[in-house]
Amino acid sequence: MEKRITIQDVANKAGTSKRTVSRVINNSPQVNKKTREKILNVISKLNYSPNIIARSLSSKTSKTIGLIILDIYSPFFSPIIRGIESIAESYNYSVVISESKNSIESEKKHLNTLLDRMVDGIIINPATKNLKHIEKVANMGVKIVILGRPEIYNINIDSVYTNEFEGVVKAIQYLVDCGHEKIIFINGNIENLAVSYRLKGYKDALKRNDISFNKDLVFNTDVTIKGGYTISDKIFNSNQDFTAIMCFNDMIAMGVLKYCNENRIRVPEDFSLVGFDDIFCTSLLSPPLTTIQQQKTAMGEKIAELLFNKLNNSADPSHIEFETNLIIRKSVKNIK
Amino acid sequence: MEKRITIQDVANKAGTSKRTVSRVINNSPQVNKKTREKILNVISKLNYSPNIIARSLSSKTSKTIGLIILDIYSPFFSPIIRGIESIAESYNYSVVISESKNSIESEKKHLNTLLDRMVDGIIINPATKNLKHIEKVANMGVKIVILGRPEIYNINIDSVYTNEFEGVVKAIQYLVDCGHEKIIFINGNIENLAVSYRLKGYKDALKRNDISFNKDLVFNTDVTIKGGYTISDKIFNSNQDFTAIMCFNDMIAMGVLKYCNENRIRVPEDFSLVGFDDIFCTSLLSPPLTTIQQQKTAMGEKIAELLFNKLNNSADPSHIEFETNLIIRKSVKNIK
DNA sequence: CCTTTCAGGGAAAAGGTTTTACAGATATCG
DNA sequence: CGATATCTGTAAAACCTTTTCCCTGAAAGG
Repeated sequence: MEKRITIQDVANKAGTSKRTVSRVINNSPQVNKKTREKILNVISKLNYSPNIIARSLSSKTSKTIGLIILDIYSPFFSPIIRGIESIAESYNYSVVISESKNSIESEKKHLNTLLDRMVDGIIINPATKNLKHIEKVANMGVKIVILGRPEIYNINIDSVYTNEFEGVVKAIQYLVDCGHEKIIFINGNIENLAVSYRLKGYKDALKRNDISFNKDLVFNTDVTIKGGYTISDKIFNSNQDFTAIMCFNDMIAMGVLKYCNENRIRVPEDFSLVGFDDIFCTSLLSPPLTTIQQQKTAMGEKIAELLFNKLNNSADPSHIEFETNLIIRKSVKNIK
Repeated sequence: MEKRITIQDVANKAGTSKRTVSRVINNSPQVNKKTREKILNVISKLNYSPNIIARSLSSKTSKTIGLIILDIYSPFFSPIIRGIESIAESYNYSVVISESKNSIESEKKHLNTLLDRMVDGIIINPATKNLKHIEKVANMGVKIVILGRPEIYNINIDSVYTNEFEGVVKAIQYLVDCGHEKIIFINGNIENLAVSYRLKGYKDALKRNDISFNKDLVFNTDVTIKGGYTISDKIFNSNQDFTAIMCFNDMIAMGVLKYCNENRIRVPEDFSLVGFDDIFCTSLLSPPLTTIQQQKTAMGEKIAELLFNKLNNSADPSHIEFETNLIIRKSVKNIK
C-alpha cells in the first residue's frame, strides 16, 4: 500500500515551500516562470494531484455538482446527462447523479446527501410542483438550477425547460389538420408541472379548432412503457370512440404500440399515434413514431452552463425556454 | 448565508462533549441510553448531519464509489447504472459516474480524478484489454471491480461479465438452424475483450456446423446506430452474398434497420438480422429484433454487491459469469 | 475498602489543502 | 544608492471530523 503524495512531497522535491507549490497549483500570478516550471515538472514527475477532499474542506468548494433526476432509466434523460457531464468535465467538475424515482421523499433525501457532500451546485428535475424544500436549499447559498418549469419564478432559482404547452399544441394541430377530432390524451400520473402544461396544450389546441373538450378522452398512467401498455388495455376495452391518441411521452406511446402489436391493432390504419420527447429509438419503431422533439442535449449543456455561470457569481437568474419540433414520421394517418 | 452546524454545536446544545456526540454518530456501544437519546434528539432538532467531506478526510473513506463506463448514452448501460445506484443507495453510498467514451486516455483521467476524490471503490467497464493502469490503482489499495471479462484473472480484481462467447454461439446456431450459412458478422471497432470473444463465438459456431470462415464476411464499425448505418451502406453496396447479419450489439443492428427502412430493404424477407444485448426498445422495432439478452440489471446489482463485499474486507476475488438468453422475435426468417 | 467496570470528558493529533499576514530576499529602476 | 516591485518562505489558522490516550467519577461487586 503506497503512501499518498502530498503537496509537501512536491515542495521537498522541488526545493521550495508548500506555499509556493500551492500558488502554482492555484495559478497565482506572482510566481516567476522558472519556479513555476520547475514545480510543474516535479508535479508531473511525481504524478501528483491535489487531494480534492482536503481541498474541498479547506476551500469550501468541492468541485462537484449534484444531479437529481426523476428516472435514470429513461432514455429521455441520457442525452441530458451527457450534455451536463460534458460541460462539467470541461470545468473539471464531477457529477453525482441520483434518482428520485418521482418520489418527493427520495428527492429530499438526495438533496440532503448532496448538501452533506458540500456540492457546489445542484441541477434538479423536480418530482413535484411544490419547490419549497428546493427554495430553502437555494436560500442556504447553494446554487440550484431547475430542469423544468418552476411554477413561480423564484428570484433565486434559474431554470431551463421546454415549452411543453406549444409542443402539445403543435401535435394536436397536426392531428386536427389530418382530420382527427376525437383525440385521446394519455397524460402522465406524476406530480410535476409538465403534466399540467401538456394537458393545457391539449385543451387549448382543441379550443382553437372549435373541438369541445371531453374529459372521458383523458387518461392517466405511469410514464413508462408498462404504463402505456396497461392503459391501452383499458382504452381498447372501453367503448371510447377515437381516431387518434396523443401521449404524454414516447415511453407511453411505446407501451401503446407494444399493446397494439400484440393485439393486431394497426397503427396508423386503425388509429393515429403521437408521442412526445423524440427519444433515440422512435424513428425505428414500427411504425416510426411521429412525435414532438425536445432539444435534450442542448438543454443539458445549457443548464450546466447556467449553473457554472452562477457559480462564478454572475448575473440574474435566467429562465430559458426551449422550443420543440414536430417530427412527422409514419404513425399518423390523414383521414380527411 | 447560514453557518453550518457542526458537531461542536450539537455538543454544546446537548451539554456533552464532542467526543460523546461522535460516539453516538458512529454507533459506539459505550454510551448509555439516556445520553444517546438526548444527543439524537438535539441532532434532529438542529437538523445536523456530519460533514461528509471532513469525515472523509479524517477517516479516509468517502462513502462514495466511482463508476466509469464506456458510454452513458447507450441504453445498454442504463439498467446497469440503475442496478448499481440502487445497491449503493442501500449502503448509503453515492455514485460518481463518468464516461470514458472508449478512450483510454479519458479512462485514465477519470480514474485519477476518482482517486483524488478518495472514492472507496471503483466499478469500471474498461475501454481496453490492457488493464495495467487499473491493476496499478488496485494495488494502491483502492477496491476495484471490473464490468467485463479481464483477460488475465488478476488476484486483486473482481469481475462480472457476460458469457459473450456462448451468447454469439447461440445466435449463430439459431441462424444456422434456420438454414443460414452465409452470415455476416458486424463487429465493434473498440479495443476491449467483448469484441474478441464475440468474434470467437462467431467463428466457433461456424466451425461446429462445418461452415468455413470467410473473413470477407466480417465487418467493423462503431458500436452505435450511426456505425450500423454507415457500415450498412458499405455492405449493401458491396457484392457480398449473404442471407443473415449478426451484429455486435443492438445499436449496430438498429443502424442496419434504419438503413434498410430508408432503402426499402426488407427484414427478414431480404435477409435476417440478429442483435446482442436486448436493450429496452428492441421488442418494438420494425421488425421486432431477435437478439441475445444480457442480464443487465442483475449484473449491475451483482457488481455493486461484489464491491461492497470487498469494502467490508471479505473474501477472495470472484469472477462471476452471467449467461445469455436467445430472444426470438421477428427479424430472422427460416429459409430451409 | 479495594478492585473492576462503565460512561463520559479533555486535549490533541491527524488528514491535506488553502489562506492570511508577514518577513526576507532579490531584482529593477530611476 | 535608495526606493520599489516582485518573488518566495515561514508559521499558523482554518476547514470538521475521527481517533488515540488518558483521566475522572461513579457505581457495582467482592
